[in-house]
Amino acid sequence: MADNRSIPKLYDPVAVEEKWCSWWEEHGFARAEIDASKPYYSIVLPPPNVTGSLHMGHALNITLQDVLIRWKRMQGFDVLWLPGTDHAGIATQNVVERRLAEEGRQRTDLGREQFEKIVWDWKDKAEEDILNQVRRLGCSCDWSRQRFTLDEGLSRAVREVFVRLYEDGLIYRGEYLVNWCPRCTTAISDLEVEYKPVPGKLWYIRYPLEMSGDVLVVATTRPETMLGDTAVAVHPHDERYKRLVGSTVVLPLVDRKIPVIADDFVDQEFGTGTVKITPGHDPNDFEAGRRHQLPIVKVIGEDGCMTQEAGVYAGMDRYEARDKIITDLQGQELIEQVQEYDHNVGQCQRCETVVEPLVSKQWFVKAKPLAEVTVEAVKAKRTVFVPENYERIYFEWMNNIHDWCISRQLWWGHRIPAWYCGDCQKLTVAREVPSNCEYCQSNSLEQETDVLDTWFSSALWPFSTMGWPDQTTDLERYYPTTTLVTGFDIIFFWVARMMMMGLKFMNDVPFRTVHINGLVRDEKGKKMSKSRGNVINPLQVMDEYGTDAMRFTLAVMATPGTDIPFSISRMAGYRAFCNKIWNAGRFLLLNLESQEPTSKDEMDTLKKSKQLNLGERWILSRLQRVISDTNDNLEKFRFHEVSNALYHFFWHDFCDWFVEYAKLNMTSVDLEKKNRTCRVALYVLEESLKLLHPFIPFITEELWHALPHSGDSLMQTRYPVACSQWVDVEAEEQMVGFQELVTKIRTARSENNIDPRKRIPIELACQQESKSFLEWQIDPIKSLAHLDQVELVSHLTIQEGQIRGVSQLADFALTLGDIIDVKSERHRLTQQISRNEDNVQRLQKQLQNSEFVNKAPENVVATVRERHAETVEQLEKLREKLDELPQS
RNA sequence: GGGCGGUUAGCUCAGCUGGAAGAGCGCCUCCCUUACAAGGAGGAAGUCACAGGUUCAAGUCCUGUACCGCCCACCA
Repeated sequence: MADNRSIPKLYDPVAVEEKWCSWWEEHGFARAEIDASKPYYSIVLPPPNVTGSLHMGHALNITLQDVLIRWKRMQGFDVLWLPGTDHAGIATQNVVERRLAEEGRQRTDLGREQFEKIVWDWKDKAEEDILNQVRRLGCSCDWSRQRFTLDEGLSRAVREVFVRLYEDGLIYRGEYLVNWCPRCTTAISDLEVEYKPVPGKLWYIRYPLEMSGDVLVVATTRPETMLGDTAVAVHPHDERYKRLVGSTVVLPLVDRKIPVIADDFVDQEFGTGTVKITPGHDPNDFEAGRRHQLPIVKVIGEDGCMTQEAGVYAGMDRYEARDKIITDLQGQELIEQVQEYDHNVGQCQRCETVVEPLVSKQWFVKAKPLAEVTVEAVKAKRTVFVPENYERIYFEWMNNIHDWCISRQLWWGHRIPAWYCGDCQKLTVAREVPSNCEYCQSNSLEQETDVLDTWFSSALWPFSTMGWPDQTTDLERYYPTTTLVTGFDIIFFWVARMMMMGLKFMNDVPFRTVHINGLVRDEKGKKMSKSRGNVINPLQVMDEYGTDAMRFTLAVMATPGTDIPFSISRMAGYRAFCNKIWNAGRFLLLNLESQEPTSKDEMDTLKKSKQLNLGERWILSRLQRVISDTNDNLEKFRFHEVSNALYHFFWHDFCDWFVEYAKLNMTSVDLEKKNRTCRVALYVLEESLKLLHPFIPFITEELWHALPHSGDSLMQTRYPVACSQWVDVEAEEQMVGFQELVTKIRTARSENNIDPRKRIPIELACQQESKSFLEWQIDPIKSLAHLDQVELVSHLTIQEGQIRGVSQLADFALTLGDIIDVKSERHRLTQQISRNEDNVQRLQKQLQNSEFVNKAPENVVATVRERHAETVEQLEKLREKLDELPQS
C-alpha cells in the first residue's frame, strides 16, 4: 500500500497510465482462456488500417468496446477481445506511393517484388505505431491473438473462400463496366466512388440524321465520350422522335453511322429528350447497350487518356480532349447551346481523382444470393442492430445490391488464386499454387496479377482470425461473436459483407449484435478534416487531459444514433471529475483506520445490526440503484446514461452529501462510530471504483492498489450486482427532507451575504412528527449548514434581525447580530411566494379536473394531492414571514 | 428522386417505455472551511422549431410544415 501522505493533490495521468498499461499486459489479465463453465462474450476489434495513426473515431470505437469488455469480464464472462490490423490495400499502397514520390521514385521503377517489400516494411512500422496507440487507450484486448489480414492464416482463409465461391458459381470474371480510377490505375467498387456536386456544363450537340438534313440534338456533360457513342436513344412514346426510331445519325467528328433506338429509360423531360449512348463509358448506357446489342467502343483508356479508337484525339488527356472536341464541334457549328449545369461527379474515395467508368475485365462476386440469406437472418433477429433503425438502411442496401467487383489492379493485397494456362488459355482456380493446368496439364501457368479488394479479407475477419478453415477451439467457443462495435460509414463496406461471408461459410451470423457508434465531430458539429484544420488528435488529448478523461467524455457523449460533437471544454469538466475521484480516494485514505478490505457481508452485518446512521443507510441505498441502472443501461448500450448516472452518483451523492455528512463521524472521538463510517465510506468507494472502472480504468486501478487489497487487478474483481434488499425507501425519503432543509438554510445564508465560514445560530420550528427526526439529525444539520446553536421550538419567535425560511421539514429563523438587508429579504420572499402561487394554481386546476382525478393512476393523483397540500402550507408560511418583516 | 436523423438554457448536447425541464462549459455572488480552487455554497437563465391531432396529462406518441445535417440513387 502506498504511503497515503505522499499522494499528490493533482492526479497525474501520464505516468500512471503507462504503469498500468504494461502491468496489465505483463500479467495477461486480458488473455482469453476458454472456460466452458462461464458464458462467453466475444468481440473482434474492427482492425485499424496500417496507414496512419489513431484518430478520434478509433478512440470512441475502442473506448466503447473496452467498456463492454471490461464490464463483461468483471461480470464473470469468458471474454475474448481479438485485436489486429488491416492491410487496407489501396489506401496503404497510396500512402507508400506518395512517400516514394517524395523521393522522386515510382512503384513501376521498382517492380512488384521490390515494392511489396517496401510496403511490408512500412506495415511493420505503422502497425506497431497504431497498436501502441490503441494500448494507450487502455484497451484490454488479448494481444496474444493479434492478427493481420495478410497473415498466412488469414490469407489461407481468403484463398479458401475464393475457391469455394468460385466453385459455387458465385465468383465470375468478365468484361463489364466498372469504376476506374486513372490515378490509382485500378478498378474500384461502387462503394468506393464518392459523388460530389461540381459546377459543369451541359452541351447540346447536333447529330445530323443520315437521310435528311435534320439534326438530332443530344445533351451531355461529358462530350469526350461522344467518340464512343454507338446509338442515340429516345423514349418509345415520345411523339417528337417516334418516327426517327430505326433511322441513322452520323456521329460528328468520327463520321460513324449509329442507329436511333427506343428505350424507356430515357427521360423525355431532360435536355432534348434524346440520349447519346456510350456503352463503353456510362453504366446506364452499358445496360442499354446490352439490351440493344450495341457495340462497345472504348475511347478512354486506363490511364485517363484517349485510346486509338478516339482517332485524332488519341493520346490526349480526357479533359484536354473534351476542350478540343468542343472547339472542333463549334468550328462545325454543331453546338446548339451550352448551359451551366451542376452535377454530381464520381471521385475515387482514396485519391479524389474523377473516376472514369469504363469496360474492363474484372472479377465479381454474385452478391444477390449471399445477400438474401443475410436479410432473412436480420429479420429473424439472429443479428440485431443498435440503434434499431439501421436495420432499414441495411435492408435497403441489401435488397438493391449489385455484384461486387473484387479485383484490383494493385500490388498490395491478396493475389487472386487463379492461374492462366499459356497453352489452352483456360483458368485454374486453386487453394495452393498448382503445378499443372487442370485442363491440359500444361505447366506453363501464370498467376493472375490482380489482387482482391481489401474488404474481401475484412469480410472474413470474425472467423478467419479464429483460425478458419481449421475447426479450432476458438471458433467453436467464440463464434458467433457477441457484439460488433463499428461506425455507420462502413455498414455496407464491412458489416454487410461480414454477414454474407459469415452465413455462407460458418452457417451462422458473425455477430449477435451490431452496435453502431456515431461520428466524432468537432465542437461545432463539423466533420473533422485536415483541410478544415479542426482535427483533434487523441494522442495530444491524452497527454494533456489524460486517457480517463477522454474516454469518459466520449462515453458520456455517445448517445446512440447521433454524432458526437467532441468538446474540449466539456472534457475539461470530466477531467475535473477524474480529479474528484482521485481526491475522494485520497481523503478516505487519509482517514482510513483499518487495513482490511471491505465486503458485502460486512456491510450486511452492519445493516442488520441497525447501527447505520441516516447517511450510511442512504448512500448504500443509492448505491444499489446506481448499480442496477448501470447494468441495465450497459446491456442496452446506453453508455451516456451510465456515465452520467455514475458521474452524478459519485460526485453529488457520494462526495457532496455522504462524505460531508460522514465527516462528522470521521472526526469523532467515538472510535466505534468513526470506524463504522469509514468502513461504509470505503465500501462505497470500492464499489464505485468497480462501477467506474470500465470507463475510467487507470485512476480506478491506481486507487484500487492504494487501498487495502491484494495485488489483483480491479479488472479481475466482480462487477457490482444490485442488492434490492439494501434499497432503503425510508432513508431516501428522509434524506430528501434533510437535503432540502440544509439547502434552504444555505440559500438563505448566501442570499444574505453571510460569510460561509461564520457559524451562526438557528431556530427550527416543526410539526410534532418531524421533531424527533430533527433531534436525531441535529448534528449533521449543524455541520452541513454551518451552524453553531440549533434550537428546536414549536413556533418561531418574532424578532428583528432574523432571516426566515421554510422547508418541508421545518421552518427556520437565522438570527444575525447585524442588521439584515430587509429590502433584499422582502424581494426574496416575494419571489418565492409568487413561485408557490403559480404552483398552487396549477396543481389546483389539475385536481379540480375530474377527468384527471378519475382517469389518472391513483399514485399520480396522490402525488399531486400531496404536492398541492405541501405547497399551500409553504405558501402560507412564506406570507407570514413576509408580514413579519419590519417595514423599511 | 428515395430514406434517415436533428431543431430543448448564451454555447455544445442529454432527457429510454408520456406524469412537476437536466448536464458540461460560460455568466453572477460569496468562500483558498485541514480530500479536491481541475474545489465548495448559492444564483440568474428555456412559451422544449411551427401548426394540428391523440390523451385526464405531450419535450416525450401521431399527422403536416419550415429550416439544418447525413446516407442511398445518379437525368445523359
